[in-house]
Amino acid sequence: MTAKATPKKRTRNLEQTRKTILDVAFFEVFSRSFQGVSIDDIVARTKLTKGAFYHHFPTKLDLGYALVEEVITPMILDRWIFPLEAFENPLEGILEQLHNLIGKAQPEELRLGCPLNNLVQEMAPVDAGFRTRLEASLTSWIDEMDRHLKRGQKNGYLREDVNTRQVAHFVVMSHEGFYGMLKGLNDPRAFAALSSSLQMYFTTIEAKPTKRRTA
Amino acid sequence: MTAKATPKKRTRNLEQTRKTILDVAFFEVFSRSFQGVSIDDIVARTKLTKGAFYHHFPTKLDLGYALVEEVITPMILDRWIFPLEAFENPLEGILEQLHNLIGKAQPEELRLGCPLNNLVQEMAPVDAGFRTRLEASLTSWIDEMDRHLKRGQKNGYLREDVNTRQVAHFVVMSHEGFYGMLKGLNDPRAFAALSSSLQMYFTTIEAKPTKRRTA
DNA sequence: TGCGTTACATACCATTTAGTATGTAACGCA
DNA sequence: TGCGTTACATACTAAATGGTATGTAACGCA
Repeated sequence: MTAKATPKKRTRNLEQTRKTILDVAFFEVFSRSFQGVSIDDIVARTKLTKGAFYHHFPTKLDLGYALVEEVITPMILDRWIFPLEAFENPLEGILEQLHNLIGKAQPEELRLGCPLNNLVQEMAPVDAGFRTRLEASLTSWIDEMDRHLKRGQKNGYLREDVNTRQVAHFVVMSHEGFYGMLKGLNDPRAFAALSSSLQMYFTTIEAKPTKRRTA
Repeated sequence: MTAKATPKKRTRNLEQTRKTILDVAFFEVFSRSFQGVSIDDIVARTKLTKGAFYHHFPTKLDLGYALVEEVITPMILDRWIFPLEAFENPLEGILEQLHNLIGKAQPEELRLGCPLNNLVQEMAPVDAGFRTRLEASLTSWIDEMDRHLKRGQKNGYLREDVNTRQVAHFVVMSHEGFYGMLKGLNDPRAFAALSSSLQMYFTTIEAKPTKRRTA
């Protein structure tokens, strides 16, 4: 019953509230686009009010920027990059993650597309602030994948003459293309097209005919 | 000076006006998104008025539908499919069109993305009417490309065991992924990544090591 | 424990926007 | 050449939306 045991029981909590707004905003923006969701929508779902919102974010655009930097970019790296560290052969890791994050996903999850790609399509041409932040996000995704590919190249999994940055660029491009297509084309064969095609492509850049898809 | 010589000099012309609206709307929507452009914007650029607009289109959504069906889909087929008919080897034709329509294009043209892809990303999750029409557009793009691939397969340019529909799906996916990436990532190396990667991929599905990229 | 600060609540505003009601003049046909 | 039809113009509305002005009570520190 003492207050000291529950320091989180405060009725006002700056960090927590900000996080709540970002979380709700992420899902709303993810499913209904940035311009398609209103501040009123967000505050309604947070059980907060407009006053709270504008205490945390000076404008709606600033909320969008925070979404890119604090929610989406970490999520991308968390889902697509960090897991690669467990693989000796990054090409194997990429295909494995493809199956984990797309192949095994429910159609409903996929139909909303990729949070990063969605914002790129919608906001990059419209607002310079978004553009720079989205570009940074995409760049770090590609750069980090390139890092892993270079590691694989050094360890003999990729041919020496392969431009790893180009490969990383193409792989990310394929991912985004896939997610983008899913939003318009409800075709369950899409994943097979992506997966098998990327697998074929990888055979042209790997150092030797290793057997892949272990387990 | 006779009126009979110039039957187009009418001050009212149903078809012409409709075409004008569609043309202006296409460019506005292409550069500023569907939800981002208002009816007032469009009528201002057409030198027409709201009355004219609503005489032609019952709602804004109907304008969007017409854009997909009457402007964008024909444009896609015109740019990416019809030119393939001049090629014995469709794989060669696809790479050639890639160079013609992307490689030689000005960066400003590309930065706006692909009109079809833009609408897919923005409107497919939001409106069912858009969804069905955009899906039909994507499907016909893939189907038509598949048709050419099958022709190439029959003529000995693709391996017999290749799933041509899957290839078509992947190629379109790469196109859209490329256009999508361009909107967020102002990287001139993007085209090289797409072009060379697709070229590598094609070597894994072609029937025999033919020399490609003639002239 | 009182008091200044701040994390939020409430009420309101200006603008934008899709859509409508209604008017008018250009057109084609008798 | 008169007249009904229609291709468009003008003027307006209701709702949604980003943002603001201002109030209040929870918090932490003296």
